[in-house]
Amino acid sequence: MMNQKKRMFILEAAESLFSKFGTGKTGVDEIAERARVAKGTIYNYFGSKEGIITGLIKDKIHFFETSLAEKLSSAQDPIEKLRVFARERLNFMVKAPYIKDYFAKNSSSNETTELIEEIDGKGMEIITRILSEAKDGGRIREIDVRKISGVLIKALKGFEREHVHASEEDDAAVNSELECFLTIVMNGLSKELGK
Amino acid sequence: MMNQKKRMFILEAAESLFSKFGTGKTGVDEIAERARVAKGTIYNYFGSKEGIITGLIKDKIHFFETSLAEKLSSAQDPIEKLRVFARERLNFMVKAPYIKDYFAKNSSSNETTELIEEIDGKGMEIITRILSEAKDGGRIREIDVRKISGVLIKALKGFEREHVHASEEDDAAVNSELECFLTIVMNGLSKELGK
Amino acid sequence: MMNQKKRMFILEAAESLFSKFGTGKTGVDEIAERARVAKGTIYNYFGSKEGIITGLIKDKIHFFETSLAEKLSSAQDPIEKLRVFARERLNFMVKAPYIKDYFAKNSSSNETTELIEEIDGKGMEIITRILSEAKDGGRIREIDVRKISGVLIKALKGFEREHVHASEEDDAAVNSELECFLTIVMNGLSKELGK
Amino acid sequence: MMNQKKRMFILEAAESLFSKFGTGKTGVDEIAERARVAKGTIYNYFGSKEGIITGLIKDKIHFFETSLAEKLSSAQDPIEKLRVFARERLNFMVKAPYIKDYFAKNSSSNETTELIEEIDGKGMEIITRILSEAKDGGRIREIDVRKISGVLIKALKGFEREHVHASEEDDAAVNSELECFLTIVMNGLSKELGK
DNA sequence: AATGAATGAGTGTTCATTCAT
DNA sequence: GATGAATGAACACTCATTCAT
Repeated sequence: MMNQKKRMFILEAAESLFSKFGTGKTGVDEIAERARVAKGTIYNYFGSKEGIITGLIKDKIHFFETSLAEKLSSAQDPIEKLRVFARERLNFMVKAPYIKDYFAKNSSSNETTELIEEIDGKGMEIITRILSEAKDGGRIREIDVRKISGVLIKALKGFEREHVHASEEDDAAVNSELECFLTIVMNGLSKELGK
Repeated sequence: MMNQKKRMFILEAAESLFSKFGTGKTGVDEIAERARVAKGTIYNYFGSKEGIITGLIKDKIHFFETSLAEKLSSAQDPIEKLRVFARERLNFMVKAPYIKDYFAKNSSSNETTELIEEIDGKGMEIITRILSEAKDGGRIREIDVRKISGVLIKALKGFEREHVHASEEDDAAVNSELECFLTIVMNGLSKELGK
Repeated sequence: MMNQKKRMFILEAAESLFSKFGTGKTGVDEIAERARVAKGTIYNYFGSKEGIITGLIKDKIHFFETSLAEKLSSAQDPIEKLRVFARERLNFMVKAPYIKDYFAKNSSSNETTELIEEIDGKGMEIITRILSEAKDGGRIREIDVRKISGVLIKALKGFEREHVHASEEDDAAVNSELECFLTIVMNGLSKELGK
Repeated sequence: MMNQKKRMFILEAAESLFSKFGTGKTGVDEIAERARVAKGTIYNYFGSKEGIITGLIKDKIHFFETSLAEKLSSAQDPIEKLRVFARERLNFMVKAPYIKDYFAKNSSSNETTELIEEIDGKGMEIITRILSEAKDGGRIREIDVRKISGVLIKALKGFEREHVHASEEDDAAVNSELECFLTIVMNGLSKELGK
């Protein structure tokens, strides 16, 4: 219903502005202007400014999940899978800084909480699956897989922030740090070592 | 300069309100009212709303550093020191949620970037010192200490967010996860294991 | 011209919504939805929102006049006729609160003024006829029938307002007051009394 | 507190615009412009658009009551008093058409209902007192004074409406009709006549 | 230095009307 | 004729900042 192309125009305009200025400092007027669309049209499609934001985020999450699943399926080693997941998630979050932005502003709202839980929950499931696989394959010690998943998800988040306007060098640096982090963690989880 | 007591009143009012409602939803009027001070006075002391926020954050960081140094000095084991650092930093960030709040909203501003770098830089120095000590003591493998410090600082950040209005149980859970995380990392860094 | 049935659907939807929410708080979209008709169609039939309102009011007035004429013809006594007229008009206005609503909001518009004059003018004619009959029959003193008609029409209006969502008790109370009022007026007009 | 003169400027600007265009079609911006005051100032004084309206109406009612009391005290005859009351109230309502305007728009709101009850309640008290006096003085028959008061208040309302932009001739005409009405009613209430 | 009234640019949202299909 | 997506002017309200006292 309505025009899917126009919907995309609006979302693209919104994304570009949100990325540059944040959701708070971007006005609906500006989105309308950039999308070459009347302000009312935006309200026809999304109902409210919050509607634009959550619509955009949902779209992005959906796309991310699809593309992630694909990439994960072509990685065979569990360690490689973890690496893929971490890298892709990091990339996603860095390229969609408005997500953090929005979550920070609305940490009490319901819709927001649901979205966070959706993202993190799915992330945890993926990590859990990977770790289980690794455990079954004898790559890591016997551990409380669910707990470790929560720990990893949290730690990975730490790499996401900042660098909204990161240069490519910055990106490379963070990726290298991520690599280093994963190595340490896999070391820490590897079989032979006791606590 | 001016009245230090009044400055503190304002900062205390601001902190209490920022913690409850976030910096965005707290107005200068409300701060003035709670501090029993005229709005103009706040501008005399801090120049702008952003001035209040950064002033508050700087104060908090200063206090945190002092108190952290003290606690660190009474821990002998480097592992224990790392634990202390992580726990204290986590605690600090959870109790001053407006810091993240402010950083999320202004990730492009200059003053903000400087503040982040100040905080993280000092954190890195501390970790670097701890890791060097551990390396010298033979507790961990030969590593690029600076790089690992950057990695750890980032990973620790991931535990900070969420739970602005966390219950005590939540706090306990996060602390337990943090403990778990540190164990894994220390494992991963321990001498005997090569990659 | 066009489809009379569709016209009625629209008018019925409008009436029901206007009665519940007033003309100001009822949107054309809502009317369209309730009438199961496209918004554009409404504009084809009525040209504007004001067009819907005046169209509806005109229809209602027409219907009221027909039904009133019938009821008047079956009342023989002029006093009874006056009573019937007053009661019916009151009822009509209470059941079509959007009429007052519209008049109050647009008291300067031209179309509105015409409508008021149309309604009141016809009412005056009726009262004039009744009073003339009463005068000829010797029921009331010699008077300036036209002037008194204007006076009565105005006074009757005072009973109309309020109680948009009146309970039945309220209705009964107002009717009793109306009765009382008519008695006083008929007394005041009765032959034997001089001023 | 604040500046009473400025408050009056705003109220005067609002009144003049409300009278001409109605409360609905007058924007706060226009009021601010006419009062040569910033929009924010209006909100400092009145808090909301509704605040302006009710503030204005309350002021007007207060002034009306004071001036009415004075005029009533200088009329000795109860009939004269009734005449004074009716004339003054009519005048007041005609000169403050925004009152009706506002009541029509908000017939369900609480504040509005209270205001109406305040006005009408005080009107009824006054009429009741006048009628009691008249009854005691033998000028009118034994009657249910309270009920008749309600009847009269309602009937008088009928004369109030319309004529927002009334010419002086219109005013004169309405006043003459009012006179006529009062005569009839006093006739109708006079002692000798039974029903 | 302290006050708090005044300011006005900025914001999200509504809704009658238009018009291409 | 019928449709409903598109339009954009209008609107009430907020709040960081200024400045006369």
